[in-house]
Amino acid sequence: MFTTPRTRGVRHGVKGQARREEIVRAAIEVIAERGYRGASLAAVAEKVGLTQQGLLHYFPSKEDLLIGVLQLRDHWDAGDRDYVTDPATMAGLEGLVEANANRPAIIRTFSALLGESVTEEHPAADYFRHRYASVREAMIATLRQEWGDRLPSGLTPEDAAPLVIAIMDGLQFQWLHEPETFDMPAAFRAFVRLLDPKAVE
Amino acid sequence: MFTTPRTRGVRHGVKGQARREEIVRAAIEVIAERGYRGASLAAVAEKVGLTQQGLLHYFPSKEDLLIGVLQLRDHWDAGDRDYVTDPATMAGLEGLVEANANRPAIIRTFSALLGESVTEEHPAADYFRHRYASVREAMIATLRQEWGDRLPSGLTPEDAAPLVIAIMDGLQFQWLHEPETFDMPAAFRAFVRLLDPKAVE
DNA sequence: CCACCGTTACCGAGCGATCGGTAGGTCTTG
DNA sequence: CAAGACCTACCGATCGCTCGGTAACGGTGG
Repeated sequence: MFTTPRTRGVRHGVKGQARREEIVRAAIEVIAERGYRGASLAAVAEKVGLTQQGLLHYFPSKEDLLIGVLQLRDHWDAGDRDYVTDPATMAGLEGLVEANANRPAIIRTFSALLGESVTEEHPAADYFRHRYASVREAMIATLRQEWGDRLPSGLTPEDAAPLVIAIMDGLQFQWLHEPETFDMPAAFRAFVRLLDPKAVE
Repeated sequence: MFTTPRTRGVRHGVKGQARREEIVRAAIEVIAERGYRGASLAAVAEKVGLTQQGLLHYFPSKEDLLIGVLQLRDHWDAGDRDYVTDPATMAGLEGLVEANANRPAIIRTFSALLGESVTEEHPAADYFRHRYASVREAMIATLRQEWGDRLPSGLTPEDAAPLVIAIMDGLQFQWLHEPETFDMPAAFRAFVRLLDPKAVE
């Protein structure tokens, strides 16, 4: 799954690959708790029963570990979305938001990373810039497929796509701050109703 | 302006107050560059021509400095919004977003803080939770004043308020990642058009 | 089958830098 | 002359990372 399965000159076999993914999952958890800057390699290592130096064997630097985290997310995005109905439709998007509401750790991780990434020279800044570009593209296609060149409100898919993304990002922050009382899926459905008032039944 | 103008037992006079605000402004800049965790007291101190220990004279701990930053924002929110038309209307909100598009440093600071604040035990977590609560209240009042108990789309002000806030937060992240090409005010206006399609002229 | 050997998978020790914070001083100012 | 406004000196902790190992694993030739 990792495009370049080599670190520090050492190539990792299948077993090493599994270990790497285990480490990345631990890193995701630690970043959810402390953010990227606050996440120490030692804390990640401890979660998988390694010393910090042992971890460095798999990811030669902290930034490389972050890249691993980002790549794993890309991998998820690209492949297995069995847990959610096809997101390339509006109903699919609602399902995605609903699924997200059950994965607070991952959402927390990437919300924290998104926040950090606006600071200068953050190693994830490029990732999010490119991600926004590609996600907007995909969203435009989804909207066009759903409604054609004009949404019921009169907006073009190009106009609406950034709004859908902004809503999803923004709702996550409100939800993360009040996970028990804030109904993120319901709020998102309300937004979809905004996009197409006639769809109310 | 600061509710408790005493630190470490020392009370600060008017001159000290001015120095404190100067320090807070410097802190806002540094946080915009490195985030809260990445912001070092030494970096903030240097910006105002102090040593790190000299800064500690005004703010006895890093967290106290953060509180100062948060209080200054509250102070701004409460008072002088001469730079923007009354935000308690939809047109006012559009003006606010436009104004924000001209203050990248502050927006960057608070977007970074918002992101960090979703991590565990972050000192700004409570601030954002309470802020969301009060901002939502204010937004509900604004929406109700503008449209009454039902928006043109059929949504209640209670349903729509979190969406407006999410849009504002979410658009900021997209804008911060592409300040030159992403037209945040235009995107927000598109959203307002979503809220009231008839208002298109 | 087994001896050999390179690769993989780690760990102990430690380094230099930086961090937030303390203790205690000196100069200045009202 | 007290209090405010600093600074020097320092501390313990933590950070990412390097160096230099050792031990297990796995393919390969005899």
